Amino acid sequence: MATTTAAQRREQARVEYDAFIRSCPTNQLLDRISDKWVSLVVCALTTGSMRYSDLTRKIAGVSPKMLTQTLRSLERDGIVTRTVTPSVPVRVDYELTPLGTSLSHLLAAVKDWAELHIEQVNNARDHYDASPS
Amino acid sequence: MATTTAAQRREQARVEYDAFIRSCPTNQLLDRISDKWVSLVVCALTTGSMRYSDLTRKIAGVSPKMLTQTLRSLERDGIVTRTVTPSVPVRVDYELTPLGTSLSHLLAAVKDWAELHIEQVNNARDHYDASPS
DNA sequence: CTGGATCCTCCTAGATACTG
DNA sequence: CAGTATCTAGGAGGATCCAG
Repeated sequence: MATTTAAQRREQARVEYDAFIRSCPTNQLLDRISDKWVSLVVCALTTGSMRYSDLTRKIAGVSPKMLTQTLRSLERDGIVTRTVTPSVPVRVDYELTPLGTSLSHLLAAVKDWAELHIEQVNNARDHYDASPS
Repeated sequence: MATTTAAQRREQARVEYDAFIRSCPTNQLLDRISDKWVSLVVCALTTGSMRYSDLTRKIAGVSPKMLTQTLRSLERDGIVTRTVTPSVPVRVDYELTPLGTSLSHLLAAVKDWAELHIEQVNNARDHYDASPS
C-alpha cells in the first residue's frame, strides 16, 4: 500500500482545487457573468423594466427555456426582481435591483476595456495567424 | 411555400444574432475571461514569468491539454509571450505582455466587485431558497 | 402570455498514453 | 521538460409539447 499513483495524487489535487475555486468569489462571479445570456439580459434591463415577451424580442434568438433559466438564476442572486401582475393574460415584469445596477456598472467597465483593447487583440491575432508555422 | 414556421423564423433570428454577438467586442472579451483557466493563468502570471511546469504546479488540477490550449489562445491574443530557451532539457517561459497586465487590472476590478458584493448575492440566494416555493 | 417538463444532440473538458 | 493525439462521458443548450 501507500503507493499513491500519479493519477491518484492528481485526482486529489483536482478535488481540492475544485473546492478552492468554487469558494472563490471571483470565480463565482465570473461564472455568472460569463453565462452567454446574463450579460445580454442585464444590458437589456439597464434601460428599465421589461416584460418577458419584450426580452424575447430584444434578445432575439434566445429560447424560452434559456431566458427563463437565466432570469431565474438572476432573480435568485438578487440581480433582478420578478413582478407578476395577475391580469388576463398574465403580465410579468423584470427589473434590475440596486445590486443588479451595480453589476451593470461593472459590465460597463468590462465593455470599456473591451472596446479600448479589442483592436490590439485583433492585431495580435492577425499577426499570430500570419506568422510562419 | 412561404409558410415560414416559428422555428424557422427563430432559427433565422438566432443566426443573425449569433453574428451580432460574435462581432461584439464585449462578448468576445467575456468569452475569453470567462474561460475557466484563463483567469487563473493570468492571475498566476501577474507575479512574474513562469515556466510551464511551474504553472502546472501552481494551478493544480489542470490537465496538460487545457493548460497548453489556454496558453496558446492567450498567446494568440497577445496576452502572454512564450519564450523558448533551447537548452537541454528545453525551457519555456510564459510572461504577461503589457496588454496582459492591463487585462489583469480589469480582472482585479472584477475581483474587487465580487468580494464586495458576494455577501449580498449569498444572502439573496439564501432568502430565495428559503422562501416558500 | 409565461413559463414547466421532457427529450435529444452536440460540444468540449478531461483522462490517458505517447513523443521530441 | 513540454507538449501532442485520441477517446469518451457529462452537461449545456435547443426543440417540442403542454399547462396555468
